[in-house]
Amino acid sequence: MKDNIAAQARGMPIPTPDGEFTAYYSARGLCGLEFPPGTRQRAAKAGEAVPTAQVRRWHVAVSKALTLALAGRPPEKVPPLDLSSGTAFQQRVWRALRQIGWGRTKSYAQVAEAIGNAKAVRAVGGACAANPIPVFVPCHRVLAANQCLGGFSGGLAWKRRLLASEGSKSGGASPSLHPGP
DNA sequence: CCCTAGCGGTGCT
DNA sequence: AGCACCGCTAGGG
Repeated sequence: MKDNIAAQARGMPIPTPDGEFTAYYSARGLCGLEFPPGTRQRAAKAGEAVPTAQVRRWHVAVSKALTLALAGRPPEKVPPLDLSSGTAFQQRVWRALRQIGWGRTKSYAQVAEAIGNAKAVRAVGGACAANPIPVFVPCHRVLAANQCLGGFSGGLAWKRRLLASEGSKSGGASPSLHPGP
C-alpha cells in the first residue's frame, strides 16, 4: 500500500481550548492524531500526504469535529479515516469501536465479543493501545469490566476528559478504581 | 485489598 | 520457532 507521494511526514496543528493537537494525513484521509504535548502522548503514524487542497479541506473538517467533540457536542460528520496501518485484527477492533455511539461505553470483553473473538479480551486492549486516531476512533469508550477506567495510552486524564465531554460517567458507579496521574 | 492463572495478539530474538 | 510484554477478567486468599 504505497500510494506514496512525497513521503512527507508532516503533522498539521489543531489548536483547541485544551491545547494543540496534531493531525497526520495520508492520501486516504486522516491517519493519525496526537494529543497536545505535556502529558503522555502516543507516537503517531507519520502522514504521507502533502497538504493538497483536499488534505487542507479534511483538516478543516477534522479541526471542527475535534473542537465540537471536546465541547461536548457529537460531530455530525467526520472526514475519512485511514486505518490501513493496522493489522487485520486491529482494524476489526477499531471498526467495532467506531460503532460505539456517542456517550456509550463498552467493556474490553464486550468489544472482544463484538468482533467474534470473545477470548481475545486482552488483545483488544492491545489494539486500543495501538489506535492511531484517538477521539475519532473512540478507544476511550472502552472501560474495564467493573466499569473502572482501564488504561489509556494518551494518559488517563484524557480518557476522563473525553468521557466527561460525552456525559459518560467514568467509573462513577465504582469509586474504587485506580485512577491515574 | 492483593495475588494468581489463563487468555490472545504483537513484536522482538 | 520461542518468549516476554500488555489499556483484561474471573476467581480466591
